Amino acid sequence: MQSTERPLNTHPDEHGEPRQNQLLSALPDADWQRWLPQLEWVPLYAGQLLCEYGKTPAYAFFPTTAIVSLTYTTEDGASAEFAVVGNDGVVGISLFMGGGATSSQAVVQSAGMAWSLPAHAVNAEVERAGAVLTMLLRYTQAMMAQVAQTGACNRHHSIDQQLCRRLLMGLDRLGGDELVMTQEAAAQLLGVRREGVTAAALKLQHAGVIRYHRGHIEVLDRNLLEERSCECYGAAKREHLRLMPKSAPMRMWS
Amino acid sequence: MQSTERPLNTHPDEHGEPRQNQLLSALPDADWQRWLPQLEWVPLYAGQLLCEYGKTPAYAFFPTTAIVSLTYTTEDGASAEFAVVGNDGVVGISLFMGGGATSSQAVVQSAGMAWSLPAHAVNAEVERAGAVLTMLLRYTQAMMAQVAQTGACNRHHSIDQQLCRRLLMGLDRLGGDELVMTQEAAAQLLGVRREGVTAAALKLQHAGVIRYHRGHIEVLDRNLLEERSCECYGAAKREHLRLMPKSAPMRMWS
DNA sequence: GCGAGTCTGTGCGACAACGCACATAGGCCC
DNA sequence: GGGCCTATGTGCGTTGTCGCACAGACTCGC
Repeated sequence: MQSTERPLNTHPDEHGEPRQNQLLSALPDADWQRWLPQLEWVPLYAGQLLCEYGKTPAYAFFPTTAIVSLTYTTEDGASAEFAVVGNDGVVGISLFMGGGATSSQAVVQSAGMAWSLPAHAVNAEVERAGAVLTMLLRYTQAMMAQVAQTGACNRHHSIDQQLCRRLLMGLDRLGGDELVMTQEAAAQLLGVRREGVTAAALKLQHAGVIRYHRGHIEVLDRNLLEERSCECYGAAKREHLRLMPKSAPMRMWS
Repeated sequence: MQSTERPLNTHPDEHGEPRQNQLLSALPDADWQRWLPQLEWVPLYAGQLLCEYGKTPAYAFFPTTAIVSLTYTTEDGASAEFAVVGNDGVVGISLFMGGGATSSQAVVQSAGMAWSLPAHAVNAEVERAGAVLTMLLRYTQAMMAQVAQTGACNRHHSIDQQLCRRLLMGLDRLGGDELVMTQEAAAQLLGVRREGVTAAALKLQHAGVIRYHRGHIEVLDRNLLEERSCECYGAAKREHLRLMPKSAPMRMWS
């Protein structure tokens, strides 16, 4: 697990994690100073439930190296992931939307680190109505686009295509060329059978695109992966970039 | 068409439409007074495009008797509806989320009337950060829940179930027991073949649940329809009620 | 190094939905 | 009333995914 390699440091200013969260790094200085005392640097473990169905989460999480899946589970236990949150976003938008609880779950999909912020601090930003709220709203719109698109993807694209899409989404949020995800886990996220993922993964492997081995996926040729993916990957990425431009001011790390 | 039966009156205070938009009716008086001069009472025609892919809409629409579909279209022309907006909501949430354009379309699915509000008026509410913003945020959360759920529904539920769900969602937003929707249109919304809808509709007809006739659907037994629908209908409705309680103050109509 | 648990690969019948072609039938207009 | 368009019903072969059963293969702990 990646997370256990790092010291558990809860003082945000005592270390210099290089790959930070994009939302946090885009914060204006004044807002950052206000948040600093309340931010905590926490490890997220694979499988950890950050937000349970029907409950109001106590914290928002800004992942840096962790990846979190937002999933919906039907009454008969079937599930589907409708959004992925990594260092590009935040888990807990329901906090500033006012409804508190959500009808979905947030599960840590890939272990790593994140910044946590107490719910009341998030709430306060709505009344402040400043740059932070603007940023959160924009992020929400990007997420809405992603969710809508994932829905259409579920309808129209094959398991093969969707697996490629999901692998790429994971890659983007991790950096590097290796993902930690069993076929069983991928099946849960896509809402399909494990055997279906096995078949799709084998095709990719035979084509020299990936190498799968007991929960570890090594991406050998990212370009091929993009070719075999459905349009949804590119479209979601473009929309995210449009709404959350990287030109935001980079934060200085003490 | 329902819309053509009504006079085209653009002065909101000169008529007394009984079935109003729930969001507008929940507006505090002060906000209502501020909006009043900018609101327009407009007819929406079936098929009308309220929000085109990639463009920033000029108005937000608060439907009263109209129903609007938010749909996503894939590169190869396949489409899927991911949310339905009637007198329970507003079309154009991207306006206050800051991104302007959306990656989806808003199409009038069932003709009727709506209030329109210029984009800049919506924008102004974000900076005001008052009750209106709170309301819009809550509505956004309800919509997010609906979109996520529709995605999972696409994955796991049969055409039969989804048709029932969609009919019920239409009924709720129209009142009465008749829907105007061809099987072709329903197929587009669900993202399936027209023949698939025909088959599903026939089952319902033989069971005495509905009567289908050239674009007109009469619901004979709503309870049966709910029984045959997937859980998604009820879940979305519950979530909407939780987030947008009806206990809001009713507006007085001059 | 042996057993238990986990992860991946495989085979096969079932079924839902698809793509296509075409038949019927209601409504509208000249 | 005849022609045209739109909406609905039907048949049939194909494909993608499912459900289940089970076999190998790797890993970890004792």
